[in-house]
Amino acid sequence: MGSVFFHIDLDAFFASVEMLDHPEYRGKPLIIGTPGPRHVASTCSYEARKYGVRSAMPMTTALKLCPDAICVHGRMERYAEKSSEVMSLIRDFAPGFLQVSVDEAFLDLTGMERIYPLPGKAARLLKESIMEKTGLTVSIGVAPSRYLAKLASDYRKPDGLTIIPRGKEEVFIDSIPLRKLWGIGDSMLRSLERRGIHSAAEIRSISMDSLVRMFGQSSGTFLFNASRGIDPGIYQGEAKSRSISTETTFYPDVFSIDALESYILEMSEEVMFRAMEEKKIPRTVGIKLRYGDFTTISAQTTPPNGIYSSSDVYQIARQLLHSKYKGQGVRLIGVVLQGLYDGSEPAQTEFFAEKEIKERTLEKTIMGLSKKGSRLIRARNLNKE
DNA sequence: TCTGGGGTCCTAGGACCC
DNA sequence: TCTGGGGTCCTAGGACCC
Repeated sequence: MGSVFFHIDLDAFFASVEMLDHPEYRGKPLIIGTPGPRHVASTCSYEARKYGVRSAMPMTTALKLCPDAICVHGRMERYAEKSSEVMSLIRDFAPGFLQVSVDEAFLDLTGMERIYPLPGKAARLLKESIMEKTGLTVSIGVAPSRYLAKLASDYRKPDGLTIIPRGKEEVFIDSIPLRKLWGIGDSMLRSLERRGIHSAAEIRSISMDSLVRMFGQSSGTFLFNASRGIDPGIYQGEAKSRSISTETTFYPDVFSIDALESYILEMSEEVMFRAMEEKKIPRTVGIKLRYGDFTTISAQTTPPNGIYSSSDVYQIARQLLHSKYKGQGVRLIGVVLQGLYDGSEPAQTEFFAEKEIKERTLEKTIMGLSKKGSRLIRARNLNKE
């Protein structure tokens, strides 16, 4: 017996939760997102999709396509709550549970023939249980690899069930457009087309050596495997936190370096607070700047003496800002913490360890108290704009 | 169409060490 | 003295995903 994987995908998740909580939205075009320039649609209901509205689409475009759409702000806490309800049902259904985002998870049913002799029947059972206990609809893909299961769950939506039997892997891959393959974005698609490659079958006709020569080691082997439905090994990671970031887009552009500094101060506190909540210490602080013409630059530094407080973060971020900023209008600014390591490890700077721990404990207390205050600072800054 | 916010991984060059 | 090779860390930018 070969392997059997499920990929479970919540349908139009944010929009579906809103419809659950607000029956008056049901059957109507609904967009999760703020109207106005420099905003995008986060999710939309299937009714809105009929008008061509899509995720990540600028709100101005979305509302041109569907002027009567209802727009609501995302309520992340509520979605997280609903997500964990669904995820715990999935986790209890079979072993090999792997959550990959707020609205997606894998199950590994390999070797479960005794309990679920027919994977399709098992998938239907899971769908029914999720609907009954949470009121939400999911689409499930069943396939011999995680990669194919993921593609299969997208094949028929909403409330879909697609099974790819062993031996039909390439038939399935060939039935969907290349752009739908996970890992192939606009850039890769153009690059393939430039070489006259328009289908997975054409990729398969090229040797591994040639693919690696054309696209490099990583992309070459990815294309070789993905075009055959072989898991290219995307979901191996145990999802440990490697970076923590925050960013914000302005409208209109901001020209004042003082204003940018006050944003960076607030953002430094926020990311460091989140790092401490996760008991992580960063090695590197970075900033991101996007100018009015959308050119984006980043800068980062890894200080030799370590980063132990939000004021450390702010000092570095501020220096990076001053070294890069040349007076252009800024559309976006962001602060990122990278190279996170476990705060309980003494790391290489044990010389400072005791002092650091005291500083961090103190800071955690202070920042816990000032979390609400921080929001007020943000509101004040917005009013200034 | 005029492009969010939060992430991960890859590449390529330079520094530095052995 | 005119010049190896491998490993690792750092920086900047880019592709991709939800």
